[in-house]
Amino acid sequence: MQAISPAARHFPPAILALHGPAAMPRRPVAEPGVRLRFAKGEGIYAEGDDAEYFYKVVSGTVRICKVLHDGRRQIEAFHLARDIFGLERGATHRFTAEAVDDLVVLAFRARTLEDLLRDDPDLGGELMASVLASLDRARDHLVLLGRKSAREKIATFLLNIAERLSSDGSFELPMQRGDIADHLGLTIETVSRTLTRMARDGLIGLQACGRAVEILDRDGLAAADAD
Amino acid sequence: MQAISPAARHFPPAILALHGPAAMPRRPVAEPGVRLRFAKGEGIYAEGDDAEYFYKVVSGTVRICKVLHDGRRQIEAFHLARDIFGLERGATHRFTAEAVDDLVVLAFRARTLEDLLRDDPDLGGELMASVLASLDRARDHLVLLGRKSAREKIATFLLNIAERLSSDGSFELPMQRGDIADHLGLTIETVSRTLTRMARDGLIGLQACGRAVEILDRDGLAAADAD
DNA sequence: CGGTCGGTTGAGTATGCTCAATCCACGTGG
DNA sequence: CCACGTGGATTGAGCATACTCAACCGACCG
Repeated sequence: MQAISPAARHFPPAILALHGPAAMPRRPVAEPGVRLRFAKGEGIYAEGDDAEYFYKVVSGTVRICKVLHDGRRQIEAFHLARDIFGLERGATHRFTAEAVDDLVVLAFRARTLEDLLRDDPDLGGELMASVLASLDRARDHLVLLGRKSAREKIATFLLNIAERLSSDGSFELPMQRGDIADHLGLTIETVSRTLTRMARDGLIGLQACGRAVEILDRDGLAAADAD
Repeated sequence: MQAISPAARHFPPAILALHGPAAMPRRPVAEPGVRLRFAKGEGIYAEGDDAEYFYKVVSGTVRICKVLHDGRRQIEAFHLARDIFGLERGATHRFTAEAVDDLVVLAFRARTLEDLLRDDPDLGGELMASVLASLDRARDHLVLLGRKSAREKIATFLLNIAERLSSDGSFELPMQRGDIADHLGLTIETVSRTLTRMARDGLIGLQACGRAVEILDRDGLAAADAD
């Protein structure tokens, strides 16, 4: 149990015990992976940790983020059910992963990429597809961060989340305003103002606490988006 | 010669001829790939084109970009010598690739990822590493776009470029101000002002035409950067 | 020599940020 | 049951960073 130190304070004892090598499967996907449970706010791994494992979300939401020296934070991505995260090029994690709400994941031993690909070409294909999917998302998000207005950012975000976790246009936001702000390169206040204005404009419905969102005018939202 | 249409106007006839299937190698890296030459400003592929080939830069610079309906542009990345680009998850390119300056690349037939990985595990490893490298860059760039000030963005950019194409701290910027602006989520004017101010502050040296840059105070630049 | 392209510089402005107050839901304890 | 405290969200007022619009400069080229 070495080198989990930077994040260790975030892990409950039961999880730390599971991170021992003996508890991990040798062949990642052929065997089911180890099921781990995290409470809201707990860390899965921290920047600088050894990248011994990668993960697949069973249920719940993960945020992948980096914090600058002065506290500014950027959330690179949110991962929802079935997403794979935590696979790294180097030996350590370059970002931090935390549970946004109650979370269940499967953990797989990463070993070296070469080993992974050689042992299981199918797994290689799945991992490659998942990494390319992450890259596609990151690229789209670059466009959003670099060139979209606050209103366009929120419109894109809502349509994206709706697509990922709702069949109709109604869903519960798993994350709070600060998380949305740090994902979109905005402040909490701007996120709040923009959402309430969209509600006033009849684009969306907002429930009491602000977490439940209903898309009332999909075309209007798509028009408020840029591309 | 189907489906290169959207970008066809950018390609000189010689290149279009080379894009015919007969001219392409069947095994991407074992065989050397087809050498292609592009003049400054020419397109390698456009958003929506079939992703038949991926590429490795021999010399020169490529920009990967997307343009919104109203003309706003985001440059996702610059690729320099030895970088691999153009590998996609789906069947089509989701961004546009253009030559920033005179460019030489090797083109490889992409086929399906599964085929690639099965035929040549070593290649699979190389591609996976390259995709993960792209992802790492994209992630760092997300942090820059979402949370850094103009000065921090320029500082990060200069240090990054210096590391990639100069052993000492002296190099020639391959791209013009507009490209830098669209890469960093700024305007031309802000890029120009920030660079001249950095020169006044003694952090960098700027030559006449503004392309030649010399890093005079690496620590100062690193301090101007955020993380 | 005029024209174009890329870059720089200046003046004024707008978008989104900062700081601050308020609100609301919820949980806890008297 | 109600008072209180807390965390998250909303709203308002003022401000700053980076944008817009515009002029100007210098190099290059036909």
